[in-house]
Amino acid sequence: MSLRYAILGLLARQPSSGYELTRKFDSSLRTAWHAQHSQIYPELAKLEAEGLAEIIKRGARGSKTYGLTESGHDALRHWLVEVAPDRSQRNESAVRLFLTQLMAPRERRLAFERDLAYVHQQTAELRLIKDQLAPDEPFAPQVELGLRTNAVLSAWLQEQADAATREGGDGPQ
Amino acid sequence: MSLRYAILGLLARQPSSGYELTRKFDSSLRTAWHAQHSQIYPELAKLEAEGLAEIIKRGARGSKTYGLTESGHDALRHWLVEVAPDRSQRNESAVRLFLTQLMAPRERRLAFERDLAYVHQQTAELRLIKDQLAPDEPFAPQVELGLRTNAVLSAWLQEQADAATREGGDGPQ
DNA sequence: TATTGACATGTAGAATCTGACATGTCACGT
DNA sequence: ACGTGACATGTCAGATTCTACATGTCAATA
Repeated sequence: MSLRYAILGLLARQPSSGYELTRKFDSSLRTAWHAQHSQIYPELAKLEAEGLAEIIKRGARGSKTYGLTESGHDALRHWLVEVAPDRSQRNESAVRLFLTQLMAPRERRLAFERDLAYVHQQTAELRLIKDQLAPDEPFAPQVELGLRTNAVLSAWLQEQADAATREGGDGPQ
Repeated sequence: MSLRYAILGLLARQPSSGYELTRKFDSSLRTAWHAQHSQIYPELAKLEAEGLAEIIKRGARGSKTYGLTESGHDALRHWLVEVAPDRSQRNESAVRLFLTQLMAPRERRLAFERDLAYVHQQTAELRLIKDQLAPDEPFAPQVELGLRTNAVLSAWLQEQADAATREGGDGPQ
């Protein structure tokens, strides 16, 4: 049921259309939850049918902006406060890190470097977001957490890439 | 297809029964991928039918220990080296962190403290694993990464809990 | 010897998610 | 006037995953 509450949460922060939600799942929420538009539109329809969300504006090109109803806010608050978190995760990159030792040193080094490039790019995006943050932005701590986590990951990946090089996956490129 | 490769990877590290795999998904792999036994047994049967895994031992209580075949190793190596990683994640706890600002300071503080307790417990488990690690254990760096990530998370959660307390979620308990 | 709990494997139906298909609007540049 | 690309919403078949049901073994202990 996380998709439902992720959507309710985004709508609580800012009324949005399905299209806008899709982009948010792809940007700000990308490290937390993944969803395609083909999942988002039906869920919005269900949320509306159940009285948790409502269309508050119809714009150009048939766009529909949804906001939370009273009971939508209640449902979200209840989930956040009363429901025990599900700690299980699905993270393919983590599975790969777990299995890297099964690769030969050379392939391992390339895998670490590929991840390193990804983390660097993510870090750059986060820095951009951080610099553009309004001073009162309540979202600032989350950006900071992302940056700190990326710093740790980046250092670790670099160490592992170096170790793989020493082990025989040597040479530039 | 990550489940398939997670299983192939675990079997490459160590031939196992479905029951043992289930426990590994619940312990060492818990921060990377989640799967129930009801998913694992059918997948093992498929793997065997496709010639990627084979039963290498039948033990007590009808247990079947699977190992990888030649083509199982090939399939895993191909996936690790050639297939582009899927970076999308599903992590309910991260969704909750993203939405904590929607809670009142008091509830927010409690949520942070609940997470803090969980991270502390995870850290204790990792430390235990680290202390029991054989000196040549190739899995040591992954344990180290877990510890470093947990340290960052722990510090951040403590800061946020303190901030929530200052904002009005005060008082012990 | 009866019970309990960990060990061990499986299936079925429902819910969730993916990838592809389908349709149409609107602004901008050529 | 035409094409292109971003905007915008939807559906559907097939794959993946979850919850619950179902069955049986074996060791320890009361």
